[in-house]
Amino acid sequence: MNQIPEPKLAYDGTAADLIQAARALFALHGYEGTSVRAITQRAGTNLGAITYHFGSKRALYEAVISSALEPTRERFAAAVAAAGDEPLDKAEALVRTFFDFLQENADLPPLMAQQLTSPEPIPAAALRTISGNIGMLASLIAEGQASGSMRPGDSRLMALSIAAQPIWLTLARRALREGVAIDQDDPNTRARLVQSVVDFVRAGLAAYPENRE
Amino acid sequence: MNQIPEPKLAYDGTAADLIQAARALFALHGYEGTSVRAITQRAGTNLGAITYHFGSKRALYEAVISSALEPTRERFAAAVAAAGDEPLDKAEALVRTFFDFLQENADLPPLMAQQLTSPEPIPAAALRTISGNIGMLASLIAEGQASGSMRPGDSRLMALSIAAQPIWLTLARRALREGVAIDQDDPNTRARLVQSVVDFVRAGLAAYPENRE
DNA sequence: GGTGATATCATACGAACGTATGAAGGGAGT
DNA sequence: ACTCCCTTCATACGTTCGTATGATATCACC
Repeated sequence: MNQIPEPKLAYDGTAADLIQAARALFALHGYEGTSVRAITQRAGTNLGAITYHFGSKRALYEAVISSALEPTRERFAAAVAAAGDEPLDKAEALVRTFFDFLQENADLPPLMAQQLTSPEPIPAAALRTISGNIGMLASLIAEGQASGSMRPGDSRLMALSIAAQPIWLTLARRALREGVAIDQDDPNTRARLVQSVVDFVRAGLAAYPENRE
Repeated sequence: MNQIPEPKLAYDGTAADLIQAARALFALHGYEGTSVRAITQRAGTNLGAITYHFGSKRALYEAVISSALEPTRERFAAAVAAAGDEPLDKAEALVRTFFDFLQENADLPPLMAQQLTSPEPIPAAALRTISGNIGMLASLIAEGQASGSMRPGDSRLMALSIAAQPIWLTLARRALREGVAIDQDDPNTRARLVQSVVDFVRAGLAAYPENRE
């Protein structure tokens, strides 16, 4: 019998060029602020290409959002697997990996923020990815609580406290540089910021203080 | 001698109506997604009103951003003053007040996120407000470190870890409801979320574990 | 009561928008 | 060689955009 067709998340040729160009422009100028003319021009193709390959500008947008979020899944899973057995170490690995991923995909925080901001429905594929990631972090915390290394509390809510930090601090990058003189473009500063978040998260999760006197 | 004129942050009459209408619409649909026709119609005035009172749509936007952020200053200061002497309690008061303020001004996180997302310069008045608030939280942490109740670490970076949580969790409100089934519109759920962040922040700051066994 | 400043109004203008349409390319299979 | 089918292209259409313009309204003040 027929399956409801999943929207594809991998593209090639002109469609991939469109996704890439659109992703950069949407992140910079938002959905309404980006014209199909700007996208097709940046993708080096014709004005009609979006209509042909995706049907409409909005369908292209949804493909951008879903495909941008999707790679986080395996990236996070790999990070957790590579870390040791101690849940606190896994959490730290997750935080560092999240920071790294957002560094490599600097357009992701703007895209997410815009999507969260707009009244348009969140694409189902994106919702599934978010939910999966939060769930992974939450079950990792539950594991730590079971083993006694993490303090009690609602593991899902604790996961949100953690996830908020890399996203928001990356999103606010420019404001932090201009307003608080914290420049994440400087690798040294950035390393200190990431370390500070890691320390905060470990302290926020741990059942007993680590390395404190 | 002449001062460089500060842009005014309080408005009345038609100008105030325009600010209010624009703020709601910008938060919902973004800058580009909001037309001057929609704003003037919602404000119950004429198409030409924005040009007359602010000169341009963008000037109105900057007035919206600056005036929306400004009230946080005294609100936070009052919250800290009302809390006890213990810095950890002041930090908790700040977190709760931030959540409350964002609840009352639900359009603020979208506005901030859109501004951070866009390549347009951040209005100087907004930058000053942000910087002042982070500075207040940071010096509160430094105070706690000096008195021994908070763990060591860069107080400014720790302040950012804290500030990120209310903002992002409020911004992601819809995604949390649809994707993780955490509905902040339910007062009970919301209280548990706020309490969880408070616990996380206290644990993240404290030099010694509080109420843990 | 007329005069000038301030504010509001209806309307016009050119530019940019998303999408539709149909013609032109370009290989694979016969 | 010819026919499909997929893709790319140039162009046109109707709409909406931000701003400019000039007329009208309101009201304090001499």
